[in-house]
Amino acid sequence: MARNLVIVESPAKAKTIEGYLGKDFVVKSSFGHVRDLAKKGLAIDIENNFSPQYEVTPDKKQVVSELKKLVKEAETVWLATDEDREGEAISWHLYEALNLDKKETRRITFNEITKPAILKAIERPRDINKELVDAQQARRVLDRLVGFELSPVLWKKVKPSLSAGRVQSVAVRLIVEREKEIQQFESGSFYRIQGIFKSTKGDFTAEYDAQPTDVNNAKSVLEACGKSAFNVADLQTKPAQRKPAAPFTTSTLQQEASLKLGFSVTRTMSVAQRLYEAGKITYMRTDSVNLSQTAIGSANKEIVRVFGENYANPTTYKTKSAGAQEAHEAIRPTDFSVHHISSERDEEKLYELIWKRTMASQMAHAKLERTTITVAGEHLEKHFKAKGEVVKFDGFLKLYMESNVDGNEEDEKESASDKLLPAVQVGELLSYKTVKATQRFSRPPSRFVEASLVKKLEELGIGRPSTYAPTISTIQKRGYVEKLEREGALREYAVLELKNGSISQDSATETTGKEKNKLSPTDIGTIVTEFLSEHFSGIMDYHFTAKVEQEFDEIAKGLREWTDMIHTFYQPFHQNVENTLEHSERATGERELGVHPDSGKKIIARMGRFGPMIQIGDEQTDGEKPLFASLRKEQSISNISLEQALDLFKLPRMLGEIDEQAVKVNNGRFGPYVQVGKLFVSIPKGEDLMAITLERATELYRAKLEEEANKLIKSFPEREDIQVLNGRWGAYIKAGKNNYKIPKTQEASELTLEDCLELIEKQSSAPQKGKRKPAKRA
DNA sequence: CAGTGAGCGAGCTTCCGCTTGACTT
Repeated sequence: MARNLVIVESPAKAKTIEGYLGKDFVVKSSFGHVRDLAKKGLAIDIENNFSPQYEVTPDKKQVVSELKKLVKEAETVWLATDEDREGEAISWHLYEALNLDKKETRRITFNEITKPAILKAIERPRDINKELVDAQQARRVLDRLVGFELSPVLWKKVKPSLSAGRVQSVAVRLIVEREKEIQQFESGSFYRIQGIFKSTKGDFTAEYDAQPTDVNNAKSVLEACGKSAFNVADLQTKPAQRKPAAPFTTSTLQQEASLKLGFSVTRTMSVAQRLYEAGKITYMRTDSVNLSQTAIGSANKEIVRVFGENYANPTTYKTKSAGAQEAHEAIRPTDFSVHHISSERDEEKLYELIWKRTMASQMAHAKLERTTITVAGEHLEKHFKAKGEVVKFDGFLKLYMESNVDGNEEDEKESASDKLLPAVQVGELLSYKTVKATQRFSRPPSRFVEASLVKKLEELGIGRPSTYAPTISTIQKRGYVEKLEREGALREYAVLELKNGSISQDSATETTGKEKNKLSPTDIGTIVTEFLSEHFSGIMDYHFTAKVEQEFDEIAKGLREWTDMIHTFYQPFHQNVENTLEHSERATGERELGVHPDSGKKIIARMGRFGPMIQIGDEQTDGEKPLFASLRKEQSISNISLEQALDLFKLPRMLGEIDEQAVKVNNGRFGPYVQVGKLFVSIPKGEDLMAITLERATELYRAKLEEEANKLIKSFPEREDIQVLNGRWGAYIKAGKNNYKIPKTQEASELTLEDCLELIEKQSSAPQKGKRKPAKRA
């Protein structure tokens, strides 16, 4: 029988630690928090000094009862939860829930899972730090008060089932404000002038030191170039260094996995979880860039072994982000000699990323040589400059290059300057091959992707490693934010070229604004943000979390009572909730678009009971029933034009008949479509549905019919509802509205009606087993 | 692949942060 019971938070950790301790120790896990504020109601007794009502979380009942049993058998209980505010609270809740005896309980902490660290911790036990626990209670109670008082305000003033909170509401605000900046952005254009120059040692490209905004000015520069002789006015070569990035934290791992592997933050976390459980990496929810001495040692041994002595540079990193609690190490491989693992593709790729990043962090700086050639032309006001970069010693670059999550791909392309320049001499005469002036455009700020939103939240100290991914899911689930794909638009730009003494002018086109997986606010997200910002500016302040964190720190230091802090916050906050409930208008996001050209009635866009809509007229003012129309896919209250709004009332457009079937043009849930009888044909992107003629509709209809005919492999005259069709992933059976798979062993074209019925029978009776996919959104 | 846009009222929704499996769709 074990005399010592050690309780940690994570089961994988428990297994590792049990290996380090003798047979006198049994190590179990609490699976995180075991108690929380009661799920129903506020569970905070406001009248009674904010006394919290805790209960064992339903899914932890079993964990608690098992731990209770083990406690009875043990002489000493070691509470070894994480060394941070939440970890301290978990220990205290365990102490309470398990009815522990103070004399037989020890609190220990360690922030790396190594044998020496744990043995050392066992030698230095302490008591539960009640002040730190109180800081957590303040955090928990504040979040409940904010969430459970604000959300009901939204139910009354905006829409049922909405939610608000210290973290999520600010996350949505970031996206809403960014969208506003983009809408208000006015793009300007300028000319980038680049010359290709000939030297005795070879050609190189150099850029003119000014970017004229006017095409005539750009032209005069080219004209001056045409009349000029050129020479190398200056040549500078400077040594430079590049440093590796720090080891991964949760947030930087999410960013790099998003950029380099295209993973969503949820996918990154679940892959990392599997690597952690398999013992391949350390804990994946951390805000620390710190590596244990053992890890630094073995990383450097591996670097020396593989790359040689001069590539090693043991480095300790300091955490920069605000509010970091550093209960764990950085995310790193557990064994540096394992360069690759054999597993699922995702796991292999993420492991390799983690291995490279950690190794690189312990490698030598890269040594570079930056060269600038300055080219002077006799009739020019400014110089041309060519910048080149040569890697003299690659160092960590051998393994890893960090990406930039905020960056706009186009920017990166344009700023690339790792080219090699020819070895020219100062004073050397040059001639131009061509000089080009290309029209460029200033760009609006880019929309957030999941990973860049996480980065921003972390910078503001909002949210924790364990909540970044869930927060992003929540704001999408609530319908505040959606991931959109934008097609982009064609844009024309001017190109002037000087060649052989003459200047030509041409125009070219490029696609701009093409986007994928970018987060955009929905109408409801915008309305809720505006409502909350108007009435609860304190909580919507980007620095609100940082401010209350300071107060939590004071509580943790014993300088302040937690109930006192909550009281000070709650008084005005609650008053504000009451006032808002009583005095504020319903928020509908109403926006006046103008007046109807014929009737002179007011036209507004607003949120209705069933979603965003357009209303013409108002019963109150003009005594007649108003007209209504719902907004369609990809339209929103904030940016719909009067013209588009009026078009909605012209829908559906009846175009006439094809083969005696009515032809309708409309904009539906999946976008604009033509409907002929029962058949829907979507209108290709870029075509204006208001401009579709009967002829065009007929064309689209015929094409669709042909496509449908090509899909058909087989049909049965006796059962018209059953067809064998060719789909994107191969043949399948369509029966009524349902589709059924055809096993690979069967040839689709040879199926009889009986075969089909049998397959249908089999697949509809037996529940689908085998592949268990992670649950998708309902 | 729409149009709906009234009102009554029961009973429900909701927060953040710590951890993993379990539903049989």
